Amino acid sequence: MGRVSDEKQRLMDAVLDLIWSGSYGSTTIDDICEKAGAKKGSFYYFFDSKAELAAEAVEANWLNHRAEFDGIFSATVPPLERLKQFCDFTYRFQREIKSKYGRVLGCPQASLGSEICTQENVLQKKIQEIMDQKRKYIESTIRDAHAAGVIHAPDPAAKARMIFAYYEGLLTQARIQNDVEALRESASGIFAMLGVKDKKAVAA
Amino acid sequence: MGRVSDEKQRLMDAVLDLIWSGSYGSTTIDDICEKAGAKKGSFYYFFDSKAELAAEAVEANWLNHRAEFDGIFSATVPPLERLKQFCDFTYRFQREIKSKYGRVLGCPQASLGSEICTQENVLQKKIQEIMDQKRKYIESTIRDAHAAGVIHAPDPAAKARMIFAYYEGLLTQARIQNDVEALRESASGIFAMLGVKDKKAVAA
DNA sequence: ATAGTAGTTGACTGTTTAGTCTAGTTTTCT
DNA sequence: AGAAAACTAGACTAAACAGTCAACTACTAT
Repeated sequence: MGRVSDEKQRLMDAVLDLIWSGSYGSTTIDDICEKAGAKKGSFYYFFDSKAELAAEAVEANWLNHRAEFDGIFSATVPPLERLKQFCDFTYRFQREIKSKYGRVLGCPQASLGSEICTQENVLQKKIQEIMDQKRKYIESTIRDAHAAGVIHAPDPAAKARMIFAYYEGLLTQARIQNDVEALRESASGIFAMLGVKDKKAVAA
Repeated sequence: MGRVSDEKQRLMDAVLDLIWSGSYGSTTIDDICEKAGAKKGSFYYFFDSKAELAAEAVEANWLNHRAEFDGIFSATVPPLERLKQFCDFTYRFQREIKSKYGRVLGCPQASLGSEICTQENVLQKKIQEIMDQKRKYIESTIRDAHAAGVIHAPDPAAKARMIFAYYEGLLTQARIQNDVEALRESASGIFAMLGVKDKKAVAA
């Protein structure tokens, strides 16, 4: 009972947008409220602090994106093609962001995580969890590829860490340089790390 | 003429330390002054803003570190061994940082760059310059390795971008997870990207 | 229809912050 | 020694900021 509203959701949308297009530190509670069209009182009705809002927002956002990942990494798709699709998706997504915001914004978890990891413990834990999950998509793909005999990867977890670091590193470079083209090379880099020879076969 | 002091240098040291162990946004001018043992008046005597101080500090710090890089990437060392040494150095360095600060802090340029790139234009330009220079060390090493016939890399610039993204990505992961061990795999990842087979030969 | 619950408002407080300004001090050069 | 340059001190202002509160409004379940 009682009235209902979408103000909580609007606050969560606003904080993500501001952090991603700027930074955590440059985002004030007043900014968030203004962007969400909410008043301070509402903010503190729903959340105790900026960190708590950010943690909830990051979590909710990830749950939304996970559906997309599940599609890309579907077990019905040949493993190496999953990786290719993942790279293509990332490129298209960042391109879209750039045309919308005028900037390449990279990976929200990585920029936020790197910024706050020494200061906001709860938020940092949440981000680490999400990144672990992201990495798992890659890990299971590699395991499948190894099982299918298309690559040699006796330690899928290690290979996944490697590829994930490369993938995130590319996104960070893309953000800093505001250049989406750096992302076009991602698939070929990943395949080089996996020791894939016949790259044309994957694209087909 | 007039008196001399090291307060400018102390301010530059302080700002780097605070940004690296925390973040740009969480570092206030008061914090910087306190850490440097300086007063506000001195700060504004030397610098116009936090961004300007940070830009000068980042630049000066890089000039210091460059000597170390020049040694590691000396043309007298076989190319693949340079890369190995580079990885080893990074691991040792981050280990030392962790024992000093209790945290892995990763790459100062990457975290700062990712945080401020949409907001502080001058600082962002400076960081991009430094990262370009870092990448050049790798690029020329790859060119040498290709010329020596130890790897096949007809496009050294592209390969360098790839390796640099991976290297920076690993450092970011290490910072977020506060885990230096992730960095132990860096050399093997780089060699995988370069298609090096006989990795034992490099280590020797 | 109404009572109770969920959500909203905006003015208010106190603190932190950036940035200024003037009067000082220390050094170097001649 | 004395002038001028280079630097330091710290009190001050104004703005930005986080966080509080009591009164108010809208909804919903019974």
